[in-house]
Amino acid sequence: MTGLTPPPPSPDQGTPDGTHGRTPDGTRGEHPGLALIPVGEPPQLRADAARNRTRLLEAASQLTARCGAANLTMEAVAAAAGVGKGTVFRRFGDRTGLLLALLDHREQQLQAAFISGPPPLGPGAPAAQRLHAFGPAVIRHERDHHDLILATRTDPLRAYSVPARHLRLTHLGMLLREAGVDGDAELLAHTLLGYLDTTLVHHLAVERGMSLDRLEATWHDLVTRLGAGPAE
Amino acid sequence: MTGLTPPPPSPDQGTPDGTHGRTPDGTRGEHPGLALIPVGEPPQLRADAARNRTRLLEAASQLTARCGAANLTMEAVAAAAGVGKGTVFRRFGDRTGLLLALLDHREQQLQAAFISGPPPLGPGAPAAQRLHAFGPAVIRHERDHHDLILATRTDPLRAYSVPARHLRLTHLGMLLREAGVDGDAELLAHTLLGYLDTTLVHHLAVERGMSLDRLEATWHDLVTRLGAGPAE
DNA sequence: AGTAAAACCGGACCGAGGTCCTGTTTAAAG
DNA sequence: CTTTAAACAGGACCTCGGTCCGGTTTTACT
Repeated sequence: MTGLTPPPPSPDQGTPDGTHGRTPDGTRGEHPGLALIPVGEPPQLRADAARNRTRLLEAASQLTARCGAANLTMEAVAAAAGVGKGTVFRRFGDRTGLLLALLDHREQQLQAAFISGPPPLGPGAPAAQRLHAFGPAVIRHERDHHDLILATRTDPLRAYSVPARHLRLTHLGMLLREAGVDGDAELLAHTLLGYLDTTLVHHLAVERGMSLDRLEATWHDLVTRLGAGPAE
Repeated sequence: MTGLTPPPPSPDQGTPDGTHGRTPDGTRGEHPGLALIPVGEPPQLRADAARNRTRLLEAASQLTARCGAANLTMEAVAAAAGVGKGTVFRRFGDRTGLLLALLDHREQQLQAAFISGPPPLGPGAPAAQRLHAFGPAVIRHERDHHDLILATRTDPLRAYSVPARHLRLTHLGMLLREAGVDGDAELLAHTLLGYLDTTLVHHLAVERGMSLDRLEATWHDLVTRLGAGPAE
């Protein structure tokens, strides 16, 4: 006996597959055995656990709305949800995990927009046009949720394993290839994503007062120079 | 009386002007009233304060070398330097400030290399060639000090006000303009700098095992597409 | 040099993130 | 329906970053 405890089964930091195949109450709604995307682990939550999960997210959402994400304390969330502190950590792993779960919920709209929404952001438009539309959409989204996203970035490396980023990355890579851009599509996608990073956008737009028009103009410039023609 | 204390006079987080006009013992060595660059405040340290500053940096350097920057505790630094905890915070503001001061010391080599070193990185070579040389130099530098840099990124926004970044940014902007690249030089410089960001490089090179060759190849590709011809 | 004010040193103290252990609830097997 | 084991809830506890205040040293002025 070592005294070491195995890590918590599967604290969720957003949806592991980035597809949100989950009903609003936190349980899976997909057909058994029909996972189109490799499902990491079944987050088959027990009834009360699922109930507390939503309570916690609800409480966290209200507290962040009132005091800002930066001032959110785990104890306050636990108290507001009427559960113990350990419960919060068991469910979400750590503070960042809780914040990521909150973010994940709000990312659904954006993801739906560029995966299955109307053109030019969604499918139906040529890849070049979708690329051009992607930047402004993400910039505005990041700007709306900057406090939550920034609070998430305490662990700088975690940002890269977040499913939402993976989704954006593969999406951008696909569009680049589809638009006939030659070169290392994956690294070019990383570059474009870097330009859209919340910390950069916040620094330029909020702290330095740069206009969104200017930021978006350079996005179009970048996409054009990378080989996807200008949006006509 | 409010009970509020004014913030500490001027905790240093690296050199405020990014030029390192400082003698090894921590005092300014420049001529009085001859500041070429707007000097924020005179960090005229008292004798014992300067002595303790170097002791602290020395202790911190040894501790990070032994246990890694992530495991560096302020109390351990204070104890190793033989001073009180409050002294550390008075001098460096917070943990990030201390780490930045450590980093700042190590950045001098890189800065000297691209500001006044030999071509193609330093002056003397055409701007396009200097641009191409800049990426690999920074990537290797970041890779060598990734643990220290990553430990610095606890406050995501702070990275943008660090003098070293400012220096790189203006340097890149200057080279872009000099190379005849049209477009928003400042934002393009931000884009290029984003590609060289430590977190990205670390994620790709260390976590995902990507080769430096591949990273550098795409750097050259980026610089070329931005308008500076390929390095001949 | 003597004196007064400002700056500094040092550690006690606080808050919050994260861990661990104990008693209890839940789901599955018989 | 009973039993049994796993998973969970809850709070006490620890560590560490950051603050605050009393005692002391350094500097500036006369």
